Amino acid sequence: MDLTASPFPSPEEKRSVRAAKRDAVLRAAVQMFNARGFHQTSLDDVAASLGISKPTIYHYLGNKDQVLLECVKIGLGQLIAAAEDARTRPGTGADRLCAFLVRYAEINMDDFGRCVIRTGDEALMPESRERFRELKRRIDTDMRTLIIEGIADGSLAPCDPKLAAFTIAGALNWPARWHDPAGSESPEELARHMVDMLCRGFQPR
Amino acid sequence: MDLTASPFPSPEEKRSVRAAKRDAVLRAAVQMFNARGFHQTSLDDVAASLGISKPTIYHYLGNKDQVLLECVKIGLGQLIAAAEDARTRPGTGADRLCAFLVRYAEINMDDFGRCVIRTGDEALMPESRERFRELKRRIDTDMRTLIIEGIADGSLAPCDPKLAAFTIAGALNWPARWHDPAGSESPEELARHMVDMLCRGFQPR
DNA sequence: ACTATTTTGTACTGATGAGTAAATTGCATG
DNA sequence: CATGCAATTTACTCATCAGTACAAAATAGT
Repeated sequence: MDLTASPFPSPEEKRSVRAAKRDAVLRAAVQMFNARGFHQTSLDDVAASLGISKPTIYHYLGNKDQVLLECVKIGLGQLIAAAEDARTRPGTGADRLCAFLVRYAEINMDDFGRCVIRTGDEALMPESRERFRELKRRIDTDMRTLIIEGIADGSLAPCDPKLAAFTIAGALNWPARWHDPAGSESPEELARHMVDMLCRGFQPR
Repeated sequence: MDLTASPFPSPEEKRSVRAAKRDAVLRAAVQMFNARGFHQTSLDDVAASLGISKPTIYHYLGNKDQVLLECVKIGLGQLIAAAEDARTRPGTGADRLCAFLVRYAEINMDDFGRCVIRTGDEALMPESRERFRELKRRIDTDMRTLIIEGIADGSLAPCDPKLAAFTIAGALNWPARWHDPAGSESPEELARHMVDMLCRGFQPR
């Protein structure tokens, strides 16, 4: 706890304290979802891991579906930010795509990104599922756009952008399943290495 | 129904009838698991889809965990068979690897293969999970072996076999999530196309 | 101090669904 | 015919867990 803080919080601080608590709930939840799976995790478990009780979670988040939705929204938000960032970079289309992909892979090894990949949309309720799909579509569109630009400027080999996007995404999503965050391999290196492989291909040149 | 069959089945026939019923249960189950997710599918639902009752399922399979385990075992069996088949082929290491990969991708768009990918091991009970992991490890080993052989004979570019296997597997697993079996794209073509992309890479040559 | 609002906890409800007990039918065989 | 086994059903039990009602602190505003 921060002992330098005034015991008389301003409205501003209060809002941020509330937000911090909400975030703490989401972080605890996402870690448990990733470790044990959404359906194997009860909100009682999540609450217990924070030393609070279930209704407190319901005070900050409406229901379990929303807890999951917020988690994946954070992950997807990071991905969308990465796409925005890549879009405004200098260099060839291939350069921009690779920059995006490295970041994309890194995010997928992070708490919220992992949750995005590991969450099958069947887990969400219909409206949340629609929102989830919508955001994922957006990432996919962004990735395809970068591919198309790369092909256009000749920095990428011509190919079907849709299939290329699925192939690349699949390869870079998979670490969400196998990468051990506690392991020795750094996500950054891993991400770079994988993107490199995808660019070069497996045939000798 | 087959009206030419004798109404006095031999022990042989009886065994095969029993096996056929068991298979029908597994097929109905796997399709529902794939469509709605394991946890969203009750065995009552599966039974209803076959016009039978839940205890009948329990007559053929011990419990829900085993139903899922049998499903993934079938999918993994197909993959292992594909690896065996590829291993005994003529051609370079790259040829054998590609043959395996195409088949691998196809299987992942099929009922039982899709289930293998979509099933997080958290869904299974500890012992089944161990069995599941063991079989998946075997596929991984086989894939790595093919990669190593390809590098050895110069038909593949040198690379880290472990990372290559994860990258390739990720790319070819992903269709289990996005490919629509009812859609117009044929799994065979798709598989070939994806493997081709992975071999060539995205950089122009 | 007094009231309203926010935060948090205790103790419930209610639904869902895995798994089972026991009865039923059919067939096979001594 | 009696006995036993396989297949199948109806009608349960029982545990889990999402979600809620309501009370009790804490906090803020007046």
